[in-house]
Amino acid sequence: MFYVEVAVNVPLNQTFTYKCEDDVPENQSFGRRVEVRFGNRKTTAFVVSASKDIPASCSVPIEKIRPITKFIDEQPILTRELYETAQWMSNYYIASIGEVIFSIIPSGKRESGTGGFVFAEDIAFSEKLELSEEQKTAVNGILNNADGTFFHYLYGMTGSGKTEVFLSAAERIMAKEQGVIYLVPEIGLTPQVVESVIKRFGNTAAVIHSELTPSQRLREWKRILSKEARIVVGARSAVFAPVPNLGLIIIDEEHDGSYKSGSSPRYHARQVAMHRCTNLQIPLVMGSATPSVEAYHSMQTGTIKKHVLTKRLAGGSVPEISAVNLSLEHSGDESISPTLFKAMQETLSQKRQVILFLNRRGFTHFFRCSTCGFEMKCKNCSVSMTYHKKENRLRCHYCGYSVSPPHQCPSCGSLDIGYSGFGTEYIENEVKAKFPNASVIRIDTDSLTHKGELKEKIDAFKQGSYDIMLGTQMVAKGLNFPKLQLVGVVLADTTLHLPDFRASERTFSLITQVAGRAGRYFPDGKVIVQSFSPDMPPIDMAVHNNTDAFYENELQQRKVLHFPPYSRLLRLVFRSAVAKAAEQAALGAYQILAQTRTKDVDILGPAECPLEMIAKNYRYQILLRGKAIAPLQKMAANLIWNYSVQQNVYIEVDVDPVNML
DNA sequence: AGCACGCCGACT
DNA sequence: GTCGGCGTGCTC
Repeated sequence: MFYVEVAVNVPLNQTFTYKCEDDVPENQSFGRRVEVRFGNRKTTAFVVSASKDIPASCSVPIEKIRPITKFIDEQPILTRELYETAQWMSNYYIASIGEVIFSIIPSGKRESGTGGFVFAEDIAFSEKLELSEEQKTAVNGILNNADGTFFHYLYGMTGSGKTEVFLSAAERIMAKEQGVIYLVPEIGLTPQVVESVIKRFGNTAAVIHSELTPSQRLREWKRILSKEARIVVGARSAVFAPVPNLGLIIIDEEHDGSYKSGSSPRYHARQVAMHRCTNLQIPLVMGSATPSVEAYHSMQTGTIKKHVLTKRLAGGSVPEISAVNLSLEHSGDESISPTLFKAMQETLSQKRQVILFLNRRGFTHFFRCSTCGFEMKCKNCSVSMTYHKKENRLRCHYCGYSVSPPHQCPSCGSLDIGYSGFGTEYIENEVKAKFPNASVIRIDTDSLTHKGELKEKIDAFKQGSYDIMLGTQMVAKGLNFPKLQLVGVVLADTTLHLPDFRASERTFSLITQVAGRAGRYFPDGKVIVQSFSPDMPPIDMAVHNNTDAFYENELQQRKVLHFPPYSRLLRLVFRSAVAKAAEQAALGAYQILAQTRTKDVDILGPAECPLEMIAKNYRYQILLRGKAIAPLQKMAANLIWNYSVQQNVYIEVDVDPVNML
């Protein structure tokens, strides 16, 4: 008989002591899941330590220690290395150890027979491309850590051959019998990368999609543990892949916001990767044409070693990119300027394809009173509602609530009401009217009904079944369409006006990414960016490809305003269906924070969040800002683990927040 | 987070 | 007289 400490999926930052009376050896219990009676229910727990004696941390009398009901796994599914990472995450992101462990390990009870990835024997292995001198230098630089640098960045425009550098580096690591993790933003949208990894590494690859069921995930997890799969491709959560003898982590499109988790623990895959790589003393290589401002700054200070790819490889050229000033060219409620219209006509007459790209948020077709300025907002959330012509209803993009559009202003009674801004549906009608002979496909979250539809639509467009594609941000990632010639960004300045200090960065990276990709697969690609303020730095610099100038300018702004990377942030959100309760919880939290505040820490707020209500929840926030992150974490941890609020109030902790809305 | 215990209002 | 609201407290 021996005692074990187990982690349970509850928001309590502690482990619980149980006794094991099975004939399981004490040294073979770590990392295995067990079933335990916890309170009056039974639940799953992870064994995180075992010993003959009662652990000192156990504050309960011996007779209250219960036995483990049973072991679920024959073999451990949590490794020592990942447990250490989980402990680090628990401290860094201020989440309980149980929550962290349960969020990183697949929840499948038993593994399913059919895996997510099936290796087809008829598949042709890709030919290895001969690397350019620049690429060879980059591969060598990444793998040579003689100078003690483990963080690397492959910085170069789209089409400069980053993927091939990643694959070559991976291959060399695998040749040493080590494993690799290859992170991509959203697996469905980067089929090229997934395909090339599968072609190159065959069934030694594991692909973790978002569409895998929990049991399929568990199966992939075990394939990785058993070394059957040694290179793992996947989105954010793949950073936790339990690769034995891990030798390299790759983060493609490092700037992408999807690497930050939107729910607790709100981890950033880049941060987790940095931790694992430092621990294991192995290289981490990130890559993008538009690094996050933080990463760019780290390259300047030397924390991250920069490797530049300057040459566009065969088949790609810099697309012709130009801006249209809508203040001069805008007429009525039309969203397609004469310049864009003409370019579309030309492209279509050559039997080539067009993509019109729009931003969703704040740029949709919303109801507005021309007399008093009243805007129709969702009664559950605080966002403007979007008009959907097909169903003739106004719909909220956060919670899905809908109403039929009023005939007069609900506020002042005026009949002079209308819809301003242009959403995908609206543009679809305008395009159909202007190009009656062209076939149009629209891709946005609303128009997708079943799983896999996105891929089907993208494939259909690739095959040439459509002339024009209309889409939101989601189509910006995979623009490798051989017949594509023209990309139109319908209104570039919409993301710019969001109340978020990263608005400029996002706008810049969006335009640059779209432009870079457009020119990649066809030499005569053309990009037209429409904007009411084309002279604003992020738009102007993206259009003129002044990448470094943009970062210099942006860093200067951040420095003046004390925002990251010149400061660190920690955000606390207090939400409740009862406005007063949320506000009071925030005020109470402020009192505690003010008492525990250390010098060099600013407490901003409490204030309403920019989106003051989401899904019927009122939201207040407090921002902690300081030079270093540790003092902020200490204050927040003290608050989270000791401050009890009414049970209808929820506190969200976001360390290094990316989304400030 | 769950889940029970516990103490006050509207129903058979 | 009971069903059920959600405040408070605990989980080895």
